[in-house]
Amino acid sequence: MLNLPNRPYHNRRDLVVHRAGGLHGLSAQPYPHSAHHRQALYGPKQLCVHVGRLQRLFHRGRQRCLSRGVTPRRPQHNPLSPIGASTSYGLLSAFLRRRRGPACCWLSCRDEPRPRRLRGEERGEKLPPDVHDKIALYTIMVAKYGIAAEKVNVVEDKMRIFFSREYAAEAFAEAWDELSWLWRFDRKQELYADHLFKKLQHVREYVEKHMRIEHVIRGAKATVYFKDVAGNEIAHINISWDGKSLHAAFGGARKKAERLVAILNALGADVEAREHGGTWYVQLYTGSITAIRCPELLEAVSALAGELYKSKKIAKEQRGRLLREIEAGPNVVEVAGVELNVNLKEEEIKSGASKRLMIIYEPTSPEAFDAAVKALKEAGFVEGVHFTAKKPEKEERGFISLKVPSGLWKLEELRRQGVKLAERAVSRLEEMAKARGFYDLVEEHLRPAKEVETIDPREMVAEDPERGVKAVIRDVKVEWENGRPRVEVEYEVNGDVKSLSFIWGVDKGGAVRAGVGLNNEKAAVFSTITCDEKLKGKKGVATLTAKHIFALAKYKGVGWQLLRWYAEVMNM
DNA sequence: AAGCGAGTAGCGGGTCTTGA
DNA sequence: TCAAGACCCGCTACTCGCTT
Repeated sequence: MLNLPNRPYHNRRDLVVHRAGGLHGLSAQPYPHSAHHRQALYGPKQLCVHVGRLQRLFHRGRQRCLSRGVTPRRPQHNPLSPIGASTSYGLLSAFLRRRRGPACCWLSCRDEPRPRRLRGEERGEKLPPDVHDKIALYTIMVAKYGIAAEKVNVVEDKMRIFFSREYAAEAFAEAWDELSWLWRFDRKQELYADHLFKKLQHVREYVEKHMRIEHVIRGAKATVYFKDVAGNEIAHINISWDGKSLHAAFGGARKKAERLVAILNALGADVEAREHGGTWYVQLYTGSITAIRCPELLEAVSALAGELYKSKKIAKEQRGRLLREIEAGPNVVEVAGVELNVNLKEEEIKSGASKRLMIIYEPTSPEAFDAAVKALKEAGFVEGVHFTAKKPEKEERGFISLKVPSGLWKLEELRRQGVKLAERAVSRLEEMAKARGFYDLVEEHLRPAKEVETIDPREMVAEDPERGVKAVIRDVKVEWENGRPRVEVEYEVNGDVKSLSFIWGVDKGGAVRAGVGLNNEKAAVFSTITCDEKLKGKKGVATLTAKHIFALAKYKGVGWQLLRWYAEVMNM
């Protein structure tokens, strides 16, 4: 049981939590004070916690404890911690029922773990789903660390959690290191191992399960309704064919438009409500519609496509393209929070057609550009090696493009290291490529990285029966000389252990190459480890090029080093 | 404001040659 | 025996205009 001092209101400190779009804002970075800077750091829809203020608060709390000779101690049992799923649902339902506005909900911290709402229950207006799960998250968060939240206040899109000042300072002073470490770690690994995050997931599921999505087709228009469990309409949107593409639109009161936006965004869209002549509009085009990976909605779209075809509004190919688009989903790969578009470029060249990948993001504002570059760099990508970027300036447009293939290799390398974001990005890319029919291309670019360090070269046998050579590979190693890799191959012939080595370099044209002197024996060894039959039986100097690097990269112990070096020097 | 696809300069991979 | 220059031409990175 927790005894809270009954403090007057002016002693409380509020923690301002801005409307959230993710968990990213909760790192220990200083809180940017200008709204402009804040947007640049977190993006317009991301979560932003008043961290600087929080830190000062903790610091003061810690100082105060120390000056009093009190060691801050871990809070003892708190009836709200760990908060149960039912409690968060209870909280949610209290919030769901409460009116938007300055009315507030009180959380009981004394006698019972259940929240008790004091006001605003019966007014019947609902919060957008993307707001109440964040409230639940923060309630859970403060409860987990034993800090009693006295009041939660939601006004428009700003949420505030009120704490008892001293109590919060003391408790957070102790928990801060762990908390910030945890968040930084989670952000890197995307491991939401902490039960806090699991609960958030539960809350999301709860929201998803309790929203019904239905559609009605009227002529060449489909209306999608979002309903609650009781069947009351929460929001709707009309989808129509504007002659060229699908167009989903809603126009009406601001609150309705905002609620629709909240629902669509919770379903994975990225839309905003805009005002035009007093009416608020929500508009989406084909790409954004199919980006919402919600089966009921996509079903409505494909039903509409069928209807349009029947009434001869669209041709057969158009319907096919539309259905494929629905099937394939968005062409966006998220790498370290940066959404990159993947496009296929086909072109005619002398020797036939060529297909290639373009993975590019074109931010318009310099701030969005900086934030994206920073995120990529933090994830381990090197500018100039794995991605190229140009900052947008005045008239000039900027871009960030993931290099093919070196950027993809880096992604694969991170994936092998078990970095979750890379794992997801690679599988998303493959999934998308399969759905859009260019998997062969993606596979081709990823193959060198996927094959890296998969083969143990030891005990491989190099044979050239024509010239009577038989050698057994003992080891393949890489040594560095002035930043250049020297590959050493140890092999055994008739019981003698011999070795040969060659150094890789870059010529003026920018190509990688290595020269190696051969005799029958060495040629056999080389043609085996590089899988290049042409080298067999060759005498004199053989020039090794990029394809030989890829062959060598398959061997354990040398692969990543060689591939990394190759990617670096290839992109000077 | 961002996405998409087409156009294009020039970089870099491959190969042959030359130099030490 | 190893390293590096020369040169060709396909392909990539970047640009641009139009679309969403």
